[in-house]
Amino acid sequence: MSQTQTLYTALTGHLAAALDALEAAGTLPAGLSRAAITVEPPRDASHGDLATNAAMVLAKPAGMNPRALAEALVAELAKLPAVTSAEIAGPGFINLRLSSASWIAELRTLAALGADYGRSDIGRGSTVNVEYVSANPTGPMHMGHCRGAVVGDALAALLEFAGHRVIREYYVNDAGGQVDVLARSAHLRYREALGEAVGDIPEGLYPGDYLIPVAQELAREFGDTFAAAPEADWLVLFRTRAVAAMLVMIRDDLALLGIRHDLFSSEAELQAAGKPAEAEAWLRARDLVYDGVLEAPKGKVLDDWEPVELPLFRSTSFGDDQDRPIRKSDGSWTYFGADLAYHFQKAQSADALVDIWGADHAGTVKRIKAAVAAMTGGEGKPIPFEVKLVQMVQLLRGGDPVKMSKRSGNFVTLADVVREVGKDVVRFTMLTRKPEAPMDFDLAKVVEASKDNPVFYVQYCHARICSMMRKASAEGLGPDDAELELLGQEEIELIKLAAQFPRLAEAAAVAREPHRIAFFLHDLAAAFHAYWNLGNDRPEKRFIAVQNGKLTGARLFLAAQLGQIVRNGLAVLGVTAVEEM
RNA sequence: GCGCCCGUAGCUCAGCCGGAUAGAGCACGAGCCUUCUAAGCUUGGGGCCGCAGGUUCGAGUCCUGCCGGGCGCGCCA
Repeated sequence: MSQTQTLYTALTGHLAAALDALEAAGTLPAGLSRAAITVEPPRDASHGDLATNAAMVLAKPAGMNPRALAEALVAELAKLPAVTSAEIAGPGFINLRLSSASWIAELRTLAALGADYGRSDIGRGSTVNVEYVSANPTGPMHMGHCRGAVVGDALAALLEFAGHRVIREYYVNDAGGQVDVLARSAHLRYREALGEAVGDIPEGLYPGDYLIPVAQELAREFGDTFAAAPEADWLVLFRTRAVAAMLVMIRDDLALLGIRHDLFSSEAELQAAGKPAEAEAWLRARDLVYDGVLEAPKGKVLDDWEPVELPLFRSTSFGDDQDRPIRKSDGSWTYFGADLAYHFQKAQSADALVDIWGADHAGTVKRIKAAVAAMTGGEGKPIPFEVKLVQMVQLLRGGDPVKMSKRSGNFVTLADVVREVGKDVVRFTMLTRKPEAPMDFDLAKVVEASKDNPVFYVQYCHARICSMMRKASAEGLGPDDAELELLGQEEIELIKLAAQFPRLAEAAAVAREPHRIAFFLHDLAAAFHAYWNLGNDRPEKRFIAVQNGKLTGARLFLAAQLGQIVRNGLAVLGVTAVEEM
């Protein structure tokens, strides 16, 4: 255990032990919350390698002077072999400097852990259900779905990396009016396949060509049985077949991005199993659903709006602006009514829920959070549930917007984009911006091979390390950890940056922000490239220094470990670590 | 009218759920390139962190109210 413990984990433990010692000595009152204590590198590296705010955080609840507490803590921390200096600064920070030996030891830890460096158990095996994509099964995936797909998938991997069990789930909206429209659209294509001249696809039906194959299949199987039949005879059959075909397409599209869900949950099956009705009964029994009349919607004039009594969920009791109907006036379930039951079902098999939604659904976050709180908070604390909103992506080419029109079916499909620029470019680029900020995706810029392009920059870092290893190998050289003490200050600085990966991965998982991994990799690549460039003017700083085989071995060992971190980070992001470019 | 998100250097954006003198790239200025891959490198200037209050040892970060932009508002999905 201690041999494979990373430096930050060890120091966090040492700090806790130091605080324990102060408690035992009676210097510090026992039982104070340490939740706000951090150990992290200071922004300004001149302050030291690590800083902790422990004295400032604990001073007030302990009723102590921060500097007096800091002095006591410094006395404890200075005893640690890894700590070469511990100083009090500013309002009560404790700045620590660590020995070169401890950084070199961290490099060995990195090598020992390999692909597991950065992995943690902060999730303690608890299960998180991540629902993402959940695009309507009415056509192929388009770019509007792409960002949420990538963010959700990377988040799922990140949570696994942090020790959670993860269920990757896709909610199939196969019960609403949109799939009836799909069935009618398929029926039209079916008549077309039978030889009928159907002309232009009417307004209100899906115009895309992608329904032609499933319609042809129906024509082969059933002949003209349903050509003139009333809708009631074929609607369910056509809907079922068309939805199934759309899901095959969607899975293929997702596979292009390297995404595979564990579970596809069907809204229709949920309804057939009576889950929404169960939920309604449960909520009615607690007076959380009642029959009431909604006010007319604001800000928009609806000519067909009329007040009518509907079963309403008391979402206002949980912070929503309005109570929300769970069934329509014809008795069928609203999207929300089914979604409520669906989230209750998900909560049965997970310890926490995360939904990744497009920003256009932001208006429904409050009601679903209200519903989850109501349905899972019955016997104590509600299940942790977060909705991550992913903002729009504007598709550009060379700075000009790419025209898209849903109406004509002329949208840019995800498959088109992945085929044009590649999976790795799509995934990495989608993760180089925090998801709640809008993003431009320029088809021309994202494939540029220059340092302005973060995808290229990070992959080039890995490729450059691999290339160097091949070259060294050809000269009979290779990584060697026998004399890592030969590494100088510039190399130690690289280790310091690399050593932040584990705590950064933990923080990213806790915050549910996979993009932090992408930014870290970019920083690491920048540091590596900068170190590499030292060799341009100073040949003695080159990795392969023929005059000193032992030093070369140590530097190659360092480079190999940096490459390992890039691989680990890219693996979380689902991006290939290429070996040459 | 209401809700959510965003507002940080001329531009594109980071900023680790409150920490010390706010960072990176582009663009701009200066100097470098017959290479362990210059697909560049080094270096310099450039900021009332939208505005105004509040919370506290400490605010770009949290709260309130404005301003500006984006996305939404339904018995749709």
